[in-house]
Amino acid sequence: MVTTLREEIKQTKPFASLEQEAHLSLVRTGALLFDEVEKFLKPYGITATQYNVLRILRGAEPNGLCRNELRDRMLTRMPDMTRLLDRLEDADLVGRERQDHDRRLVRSRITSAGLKLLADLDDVVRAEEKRRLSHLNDEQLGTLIDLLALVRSGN
Amino acid sequence: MVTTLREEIKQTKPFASLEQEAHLSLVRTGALLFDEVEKFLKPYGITATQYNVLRILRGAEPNGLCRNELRDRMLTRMPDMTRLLDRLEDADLVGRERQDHDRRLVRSRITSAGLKLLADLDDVVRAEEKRRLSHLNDEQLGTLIDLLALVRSGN
DNA sequence: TGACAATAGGTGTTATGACACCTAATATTC
DNA sequence: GAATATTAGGTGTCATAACACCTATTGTCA
Repeated sequence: MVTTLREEIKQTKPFASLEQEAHLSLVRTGALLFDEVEKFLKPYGITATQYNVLRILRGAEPNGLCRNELRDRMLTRMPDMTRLLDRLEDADLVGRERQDHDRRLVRSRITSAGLKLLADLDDVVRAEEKRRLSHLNDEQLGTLIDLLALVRSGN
Repeated sequence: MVTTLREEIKQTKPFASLEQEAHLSLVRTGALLFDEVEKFLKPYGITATQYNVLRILRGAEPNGLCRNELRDRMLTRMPDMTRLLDRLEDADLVGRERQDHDRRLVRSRITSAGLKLLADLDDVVRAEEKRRLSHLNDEQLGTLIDLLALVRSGN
């Protein structure tokens, strides 16, 4: 059953504007999906943010990326990339190596253990993503994707 | 200019499925808007989550709400409502009072200082919400709202 | 080439989020 | 009505996020 946001958050008054309703709906829906991913990944010992980093680094193989490049590709804002990478390094999922040609740069690369973890997760994550949105048809998904891009395009 | 998610996060490979693209777009867009609200509210000394609590409590006047009712109405998940309310109480924006008829319950109510803060924020927040989504017309906003409700309806 | 700005990364510290567990009050059941 | 379960709220503790600041390296330009 499709319920309105007002019902979900038991709000008694109508929204002030369509823009407000869209805004709050977006924040709620995004957070809901993010939480579900967190919950799904918990048994595997990584957070959704860490998973995001690992996927980016897998895509950047075999060169890896330095901290700021990585930060710019993150799905969500992550101001403290250094310690996020520290934790992934502690877990042996990421390796870091200072560059010779510019000694300010530290390149991060996913390790073989990191690749193995992602490989183990690939099928289940993909299935979960499809399952979670399986009640939308392709046209609806396409429309949603386009509208979200339009929302983000506004500065 | 409307850019695709792939361009934004500099992803080289195509998405595995429409569902994946929609999923990631949703998480990114929601987080982006949430961050913008945080940034907007910072000069006023409250976080987006605290602002959400205050608005809920204003809507619940003059009775207030107990912790769990409040938690159920939050836009985003908040497991540690107790200490969130502690902070709002320290800032004198919320008051708490144990109930006599059921001494397990503690009713939280927004204070006059809290109401004043919200009153100061109402116009600017509403304007900001409208401005942020002003590049979507009413039909697009309506479609977006409906699609987001549909997304959330899937368990 | 020396001064200064810019860039990359890291650290100290505080605030907040997350999770497990605890206590008090009330409801339920026999 | 005593034992037990349930509910509401709080606390201890740790992990993470946020923010300001620091250091090292490189680039720029008079």
